[in-house]
Amino acid sequence: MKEQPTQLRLDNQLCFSLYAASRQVTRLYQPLLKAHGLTYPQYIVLMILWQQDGLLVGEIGKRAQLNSNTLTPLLKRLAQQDLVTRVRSERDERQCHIYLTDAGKALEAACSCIPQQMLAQTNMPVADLQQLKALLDTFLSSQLSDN
Amino acid sequence: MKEQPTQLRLDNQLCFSLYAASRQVTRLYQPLLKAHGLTYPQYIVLMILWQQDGLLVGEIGKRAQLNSNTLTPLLKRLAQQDLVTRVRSERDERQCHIYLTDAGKALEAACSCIPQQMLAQTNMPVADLQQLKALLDTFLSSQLSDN
DNA sequence: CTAAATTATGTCGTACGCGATATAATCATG
DNA sequence: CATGATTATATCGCGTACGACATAATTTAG
Repeated sequence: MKEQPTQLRLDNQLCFSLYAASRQVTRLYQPLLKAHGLTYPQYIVLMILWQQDGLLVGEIGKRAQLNSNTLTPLLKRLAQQDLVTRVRSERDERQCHIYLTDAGKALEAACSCIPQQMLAQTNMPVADLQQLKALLDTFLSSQLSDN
Repeated sequence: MKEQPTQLRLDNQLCFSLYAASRQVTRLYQPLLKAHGLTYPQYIVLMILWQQDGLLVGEIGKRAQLNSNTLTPLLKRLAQQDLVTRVRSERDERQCHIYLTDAGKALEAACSCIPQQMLAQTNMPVADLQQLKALLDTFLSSQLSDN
């Protein structure tokens, strides 16, 4: 152990807590999602499509905050599992609509208990969880980014 | 758009905010760390070693919450960059101590301004950031996990 | 003492993330 | 109406994450 600038200590860093918490959540989801053959990012994309079907790849990307370099392979894997179909737009051949298949639609009901199951894995009061989410959303929109 | 259980809506999910915020932070770190040839997980490992040098792979793993399947290749890349050396323990040949090289030690000073630079990229009050970290740490320790 | 259990690290396979770049379609402008 | 700019998606490369398994060293029990 040594004297050291306080700010470089890992246990003082918000960013590390964020990084650790995010991975822990993904690990907690994993057994619940594996039962349906899904990963967490795949589940996110499906939640987006359950809310609005037939979106373009780019629209899904905006909502999930993922680009085509991540989404294209992910969507192909969902298509391989017959959960979605990829349909080129007729107006604009560059665009690609993503539609849920019947199996993809049916998965929504099967996944409806997952939020409850996740919630059951913490003993933190719901009010605190809501405040945490509110702070995270403020943090997300407080970034002074260039683009 | 359709009627839907509120809990399956992405914009209502703490877990997604966490996932998005974590990735955004990593993206914000990237240009700062790239200047030193580092990724964010590599920077985490170095911060751990700056605090205490010569740790075992497993000790680093406990602090970073990463296993050997992630750490071993990462440490090899740090060794390739001459930032750390890997030394087998003489008492127990299974163990592997990780020591900073002079270059690895020198990086600490070079990185000392990074926390400030990260902080400068948000306009969120410091008190809110502290509260966010406190809630995240509570969340992290509130998981009723099996292991 | 020795075989079985445990432990520390490493390897493998799959799926992200994301910067950089490619490709092809559409748009804009002269 | 041609051609350069823009846009949507895809591909490539590298570095994580992480479950499952491998390997080798140490410990534990009988």
